[in-house]
Amino acid sequence: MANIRDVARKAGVSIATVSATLNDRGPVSEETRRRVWDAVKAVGYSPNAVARSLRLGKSRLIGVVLGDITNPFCTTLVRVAEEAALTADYSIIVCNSDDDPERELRLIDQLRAQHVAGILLTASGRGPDYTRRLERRDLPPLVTIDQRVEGLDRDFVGVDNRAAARMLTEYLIRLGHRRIAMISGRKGLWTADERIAGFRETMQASGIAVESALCIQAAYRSDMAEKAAVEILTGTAPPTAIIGGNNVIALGALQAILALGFRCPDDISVAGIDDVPWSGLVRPRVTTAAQPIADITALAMEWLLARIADPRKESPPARSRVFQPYLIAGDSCRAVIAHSPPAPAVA
Amino acid sequence: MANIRDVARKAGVSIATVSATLNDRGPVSEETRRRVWDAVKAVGYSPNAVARSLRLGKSRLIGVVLGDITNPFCTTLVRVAEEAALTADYSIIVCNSDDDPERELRLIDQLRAQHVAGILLTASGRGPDYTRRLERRDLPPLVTIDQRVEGLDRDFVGVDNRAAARMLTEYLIRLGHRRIAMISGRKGLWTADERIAGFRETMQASGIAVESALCIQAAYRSDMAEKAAVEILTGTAPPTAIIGGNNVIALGALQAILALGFRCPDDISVAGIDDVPWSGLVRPRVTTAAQPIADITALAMEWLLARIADPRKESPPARSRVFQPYLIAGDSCRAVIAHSPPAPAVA
DNA sequence: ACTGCGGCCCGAAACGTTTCGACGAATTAT
DNA sequence: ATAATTCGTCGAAACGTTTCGGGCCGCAGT
Repeated sequence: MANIRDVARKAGVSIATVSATLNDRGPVSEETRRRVWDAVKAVGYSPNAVARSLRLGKSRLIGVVLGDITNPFCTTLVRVAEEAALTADYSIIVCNSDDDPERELRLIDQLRAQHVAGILLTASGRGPDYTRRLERRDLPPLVTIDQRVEGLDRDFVGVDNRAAARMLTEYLIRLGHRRIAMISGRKGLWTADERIAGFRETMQASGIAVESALCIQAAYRSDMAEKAAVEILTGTAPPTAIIGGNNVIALGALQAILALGFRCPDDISVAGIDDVPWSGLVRPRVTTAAQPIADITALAMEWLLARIADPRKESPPARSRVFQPYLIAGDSCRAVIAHSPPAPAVA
Repeated sequence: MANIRDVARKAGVSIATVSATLNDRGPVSEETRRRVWDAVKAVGYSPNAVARSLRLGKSRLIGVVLGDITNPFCTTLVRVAEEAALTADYSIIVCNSDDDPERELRLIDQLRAQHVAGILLTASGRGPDYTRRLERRDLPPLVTIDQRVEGLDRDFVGVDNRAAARMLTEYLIRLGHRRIAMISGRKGLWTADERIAGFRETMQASGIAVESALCIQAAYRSDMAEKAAVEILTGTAPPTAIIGGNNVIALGALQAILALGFRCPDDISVAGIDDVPWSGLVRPRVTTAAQPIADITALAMEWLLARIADPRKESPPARSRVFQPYLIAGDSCRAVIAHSPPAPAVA
């Protein structure tokens, strides 16, 4: 593969001059410039990014570490991130952490070894040890997205998860529901915990006791959710509504409901956080507290790129921006009169 | 960040010895080995992947170039590919080509500049010029997946797209449909063309003429599909069934049908290629010709990794493996008697 | 006419690895 | 006892860039 040296030889100049020409650095005469570019075309030169990275101590790669890339939330995140990266002339490396902090930290180490310019992270861990490992001074600029790490001195962009849960819980309570179940992600996952907290908060504020059997933290996975939902629904006192801590969970729960022969929303109402893919076609259309993923990702990338561009040491202190979720009412929730299951639908 | 030199100094040996120790190359005494490892821990050393890549002329990165990463087909592809890569100690770089050959070739160039070890590609182009640019000798091992390039001397793993289209077309014909429309991806996209061809073939074999107004090549995008479907449905002689060249298209068409106030399958039947995400919840459940994505991807990665591992020049000649699609019958297709729309459902 | 100064270009060092050839010491063969 | 061999280790070159300091030339200022 053609070298910068080959170009220099062909053009009859030094490699320093070639480099200067290619990077528009230093004074190079018009004549020389032309000769260099001709030589570049002639030998089919394209710069070796690896060598450049080594010299510069920086690559033009951005690492994106996600919990689960098959989750629609993550795919649009990736899409937007890649778009933003590309316009700034970066490429992105995508990694799956499976929401496992150990695996996640390993991946981050790998990315650091690759000398990525920055990292976008949905953090899956917590605790002082974990936090310390994300604050290492030898890590590239890193902004956390979606999953916050309390006490971590890094940028964060995400959504008000308690508000999202509160929104749905209030919505259901207003519809007359009292026995409301919630299935969320793994304990220790920030969004999962927050959403559960928002749920409990709201229930308590309304003077409704939360039964522990109806408040489950499993995982952001449809099979887990389905299992949990089946357990709940076949229990002694099934709920009249289920909140999914996640789009995947909501759909899993819905699947369980239908599989058990219940009807939704007639027998059981369902709501979820995060918008659902093809929401227009899933029947019933599930009511969700959606997040502005594109905005969130765009801002996170903006901050990340700014930190990357800034030569000074992490100049601005860690910022954080919390977007508000918004309710998308579907027809998966129905009003409940007293304790009798069937009731008229509600807009 | 700690150097190999730092380790050497700390351990009181040369850097050559450190390197030999870390890579289990050459004879190193047990004593020295221990000292080196201790030093590694002590200074917190982790090797610089960039420098290694430069020296070796190879990185441990695999590039994955996809048409549209938000397409569920692609996400599971990425998932499986990442899994396979990781167990072989590689990471993957994901790029979106938007099914644009120019952009795709640019991305491939970037990946080459990054010295990726190999490339997994859903090829979006065709023609001698395009083919030549994918056959450049200075490209890393490359296997094409899903989208084939006719005449390209590279490995390919995918599915029999004509068979997929044939399968659905025959299915609909057997249900009594005669006026069948098909909406597929962009002209020039291999899968799109093949699927259209399979459709035409089958129609002709059954002695049914294909109206050009009912055979549209738009793009693998839901909005495009929806528009095309609306056009077809509001035309002078709407079809009784629509085949989507893609899961996304099928869902887009379905959305259009419902939006126009038609019912599916009562008024219009729908079928699509590729499995649909959350297929269990989309109502009606759309009948699809699905592909074994995981198997396809796993094989493609196996071949790619084999080529990467093989030091000889592209040793085995280009192989190609075509999987068979399989029908998943939903309830989005209904039998048609003569030309009267409503008819009894069919299992 | 000599100094000073810009403009243009170049040589060489450095980034952090891997690897080849060589070298001293210890062991074995002659 | 000496030569040959092996073992453990090391120095140095190389991968392809970027960049710093300096050199050469011609032109303006004194």
